Amino acid sequence: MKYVDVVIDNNSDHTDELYTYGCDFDEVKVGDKVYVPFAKGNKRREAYVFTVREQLEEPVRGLKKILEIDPEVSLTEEAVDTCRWMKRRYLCKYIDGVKCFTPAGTSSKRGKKRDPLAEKDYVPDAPKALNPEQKAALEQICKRLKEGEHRILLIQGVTGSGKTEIYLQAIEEVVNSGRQAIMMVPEISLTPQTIQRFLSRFGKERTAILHSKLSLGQRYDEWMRIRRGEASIVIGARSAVFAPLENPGIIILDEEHETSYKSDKTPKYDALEVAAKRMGHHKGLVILGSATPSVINAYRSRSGLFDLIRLEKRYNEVPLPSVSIVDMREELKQGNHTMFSVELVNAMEDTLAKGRQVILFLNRRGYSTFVSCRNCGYTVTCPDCGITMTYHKHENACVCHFCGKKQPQLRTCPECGSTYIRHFGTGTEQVEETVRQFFGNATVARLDLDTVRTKGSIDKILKDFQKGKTQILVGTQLVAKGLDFANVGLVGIISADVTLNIPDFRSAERTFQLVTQAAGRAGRGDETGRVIIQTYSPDNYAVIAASHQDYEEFYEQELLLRRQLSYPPFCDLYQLVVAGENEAEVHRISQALKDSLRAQLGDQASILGPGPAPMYLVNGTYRMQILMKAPNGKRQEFSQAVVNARRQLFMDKKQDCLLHTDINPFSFI
DNA sequence: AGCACGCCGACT
DNA sequence: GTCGGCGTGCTC
Repeated sequence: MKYVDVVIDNNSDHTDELYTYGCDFDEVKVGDKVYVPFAKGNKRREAYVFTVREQLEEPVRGLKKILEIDPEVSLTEEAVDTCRWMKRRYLCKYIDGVKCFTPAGTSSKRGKKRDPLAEKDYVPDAPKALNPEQKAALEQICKRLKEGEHRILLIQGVTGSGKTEIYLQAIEEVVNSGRQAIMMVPEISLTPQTIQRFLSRFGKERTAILHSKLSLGQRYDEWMRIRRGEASIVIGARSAVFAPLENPGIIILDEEHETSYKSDKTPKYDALEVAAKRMGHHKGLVILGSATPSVINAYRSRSGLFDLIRLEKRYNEVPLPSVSIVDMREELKQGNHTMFSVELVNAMEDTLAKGRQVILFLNRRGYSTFVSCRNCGYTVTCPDCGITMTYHKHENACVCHFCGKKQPQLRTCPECGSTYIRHFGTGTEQVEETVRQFFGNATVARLDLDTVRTKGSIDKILKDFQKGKTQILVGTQLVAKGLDFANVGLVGIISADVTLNIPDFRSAERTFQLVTQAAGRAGRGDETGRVIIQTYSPDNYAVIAASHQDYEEFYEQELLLRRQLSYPPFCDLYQLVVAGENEAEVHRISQALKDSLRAQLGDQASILGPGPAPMYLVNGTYRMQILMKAPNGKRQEFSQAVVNARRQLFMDKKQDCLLHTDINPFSFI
């Protein structure tokens, strides 16, 4: 008889360990899905084999035996290894990792076909000729492939530099060598057009699609096609990183800077980290692509940890648009109290008169507002963390969402004494309304999450705009990421301050990325376009760099700040949230958590809080937050401290408080 | 998290 | 007598 250690499919912290069973099936192997009798009633439960042994080192009391091995579903050894790693890295349970690697659905009862590509038509196409830059990039990738070692490469290529063609040819290379490939795109880009492009090149037979919008049945069938080795190219969003391939040789993350690569629900994994872990095991490559890389990965590529490949040529060689920054403080002084500067209104009239189109961009992300002085541009920031504070109406106070500090709402500006200090909250809806007032004769459409949800698809709004039916398009980042619009003469950024004032250390990075992307929508046809950036912070480095469309200028300054304040990439940021229905208990436990961390990690650890979490009271649950910075190299020590504290405070007795842990969250709200 | 065991109150 | 309330403790 053999002995196996299994993970039980039971969603509890108390059963998150390996259980030893006897096994009469000689063919059992690591990764097998099995059925076991569990607990008092010996209820039949699903489990996954993590180790197989011939002997027991010491007797196990009450040893039971495996009932059956599932003939259909199994994990690869590498997947099991990655699950172990995920438990350590994301402080989740074994089973949380296993769930990522296994399909939720079941096999079809009547052998029905559930093919998500069934109705997809495509015209086969051949690899395109590469320009010298692209060719050099592909050669670099092929060179690394031949070396047969794990490596991460960042392709920093301006919009329109032909990154996708490089991906396609790199995948072809990998597949020809008998290995498999994963192509990841952000959720928002996973459109029929994107999928078609890959189908045209590789065909339906060897391509699989894997993302959360598929039905359970479709996902199961695609998963099986991949597991059986029928599909060797997997396209999908974040969750595709777990594709059950036997020997993947390349994982590509397009638009690497997009936030959708970080999971916001348990396990809170980062698709890049998982990809690197998997490729480390298989000695394969991870390719990152972006025009505006995240500062973290730009830093890694410049410090030699990653390869850096630059693509600077646009294939259509359209001249960059002319960009101007409008100081909205001056507008106010001139008596203009509207959201439109004189320059923007004039430019809009000009553009419309020439028969060209206008995009107005406003990223009204988040629901909380910020407080700033309309006279001098002063913004209320936390005296402890330097992060923008958020206005809380019911308390009439400013609260720091980072450390929890609170201060009463100001009546006058502490900088200039003006009483024009207000909280702001303009959204795209208000912009659309105002545009209709100002430009009654023009056709206006709005593209944001609300209009996409209620009025049908993005496609219709974008198509109407593409066909010229709409003259002015108002929108959030959805318009920044849209397709090429040949006839756009003007892009107006209503307020660059919206993203700049988000309480997050990445706000400057986001602002730079969004403004750069939005500006890139202008002048994509044969005529030069124009971009107007409105802001109360015209001196901000991210705004200025974006107006120059100069990544390096932004990156240099941002990295300096990150180093000074020791933010990522110089540390890992832990967000710990204690949640429960008993307010006093939540406060007590969160303080005890901090004390425990302090005791374990000593004075050199930077631990902020506990303070009220951004959503302090949500349907009866109180939430207190602690933020902790783990300097590079200290990740393991800090994670262990959290695990110890959790065991001590959250697992002992009947505990009605929960601890949520997110390492390097993409949002603190 | 389940699930069974167990030790007290209101029913046939 | 006995059905069932949910507190307590364990799961190879």
